[in-house]
Amino acid sequence: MLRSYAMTEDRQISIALPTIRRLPMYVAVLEKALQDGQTHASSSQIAGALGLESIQVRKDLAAVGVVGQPGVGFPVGELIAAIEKSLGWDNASDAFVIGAGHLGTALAGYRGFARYGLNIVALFDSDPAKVGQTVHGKKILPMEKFADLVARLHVRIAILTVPAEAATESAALAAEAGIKALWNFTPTKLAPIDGVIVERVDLAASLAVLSSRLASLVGASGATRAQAADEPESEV
Amino acid sequence: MLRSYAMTEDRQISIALPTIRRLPMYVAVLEKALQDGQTHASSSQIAGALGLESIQVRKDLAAVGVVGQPGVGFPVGELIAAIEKSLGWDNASDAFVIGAGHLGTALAGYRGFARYGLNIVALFDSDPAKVGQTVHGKKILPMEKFADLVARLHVRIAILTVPAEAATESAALAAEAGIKALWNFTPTKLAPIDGVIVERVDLAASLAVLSSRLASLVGASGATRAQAADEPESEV
DNA sequence: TAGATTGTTAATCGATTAACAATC
DNA sequence: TAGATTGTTAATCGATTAACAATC
Repeated sequence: MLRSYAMTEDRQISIALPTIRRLPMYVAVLEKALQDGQTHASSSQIAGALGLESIQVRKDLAAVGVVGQPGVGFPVGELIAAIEKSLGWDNASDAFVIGAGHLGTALAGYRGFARYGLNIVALFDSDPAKVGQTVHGKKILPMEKFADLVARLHVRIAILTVPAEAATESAALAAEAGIKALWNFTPTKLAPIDGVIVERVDLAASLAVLSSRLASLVGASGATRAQAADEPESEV
Repeated sequence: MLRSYAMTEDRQISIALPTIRRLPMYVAVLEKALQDGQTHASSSQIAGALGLESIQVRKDLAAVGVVGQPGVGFPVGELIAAIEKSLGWDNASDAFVIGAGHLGTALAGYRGFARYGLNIVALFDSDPAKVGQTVHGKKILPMEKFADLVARLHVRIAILTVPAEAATESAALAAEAGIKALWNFTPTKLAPIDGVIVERVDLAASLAVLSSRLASLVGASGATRAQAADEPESEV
């Protein structure tokens, strides 16, 4: 199933995944427009700011359910609200970080998530040396307390930043505790877990795109890294 | 242009972007097979391990240029080598991190990148308080030295982990210095830069998928966060 | 030989893009 | 009214999936 379903008043509408992935960009552009005092923005204006085609913007915004005004454009404020509702960003969700390593603490300290309706409440780690510390005003708690706190605070989202080897076990533990959505930052591709949404940030896939394009660049120009290495080495 | 070109012996072949993004998963599965002593792996075996269809695996592997043996499968070692070559992971590339904040230092400390042919050499930051420090055995250097070191060490890849406001300026500086590929971890969507490949890790897009699916889940079940909030608050 | 699995060719599916009448 | 822009309907494009003959 490649579609996401969202409730809009009475009827349930589905939004294509590529559209959902573009929605945050629209929010960013529309907020800038709002700051500039614009009440309306046209599809071509939005498209221009993002390097897209206006027809794609119109199709995407139609999926969100907002109607524009021919000759005028789309109402900026209404559009932002509609997108945020589609994404579930209209009311904030609490989240726990599992794995208080470098990445986990980096994410816990990122203030930008508030904009996306994500509120990181605490971090969990199985390392006693880390437990008790506070990072960015958030406590690192022992894994033993995870399940209890998920239940007591009704936390639905867990951000997985444990080492690759621990990913499967941590995911099972999170599911057991009642976590509904896992944001997986580990390089481990988790097997599907019943009743749990898993979204993976796949750095290897992203790097694969970057490095393959870079490799093809080198291949096309004829230059190779080996040639560049002819020159004397310098220390940093 | 949505295709990446790679040189394979004489002819230039193009690999579809969705295929490229799946290649790292194949490498992971194939390495496990290699450790188990398998010389060959069938498309259905690989597909099963990743939750894909065997026909998709066969199509992807065909794109990489390796031929399988009917009734037997694909040669594991040869396949790994061919994928790594397609991705440019066969010879390591040096990279600089721009922005020695939490995310930058987290990435600099991630040992898994070595597997992807990525070697982070040093970090750069404009904050004098950070300059001179060493994180994970890598020095934090002043931005002023960036251009010179890119040239002297022939570094082609920069990993951008500066605050959103600094992204555009840092990207321009990197391009000016001769960087060929930017791995952009900031929430800023950069305008195209001539001669520079930009690959973005778009956390907002990823979170949008997660949260919209979570929101639709809530909508479908009828449960809302407001109802859950009826119960007494507990402190962490 | 029989069974398993590949690789090719065709069908399907879904997303993007184009064209243009409707409308502010 | 004239100009701008929407939203709909159709065309295109590319990726996934299906079917099956070829082959080890």
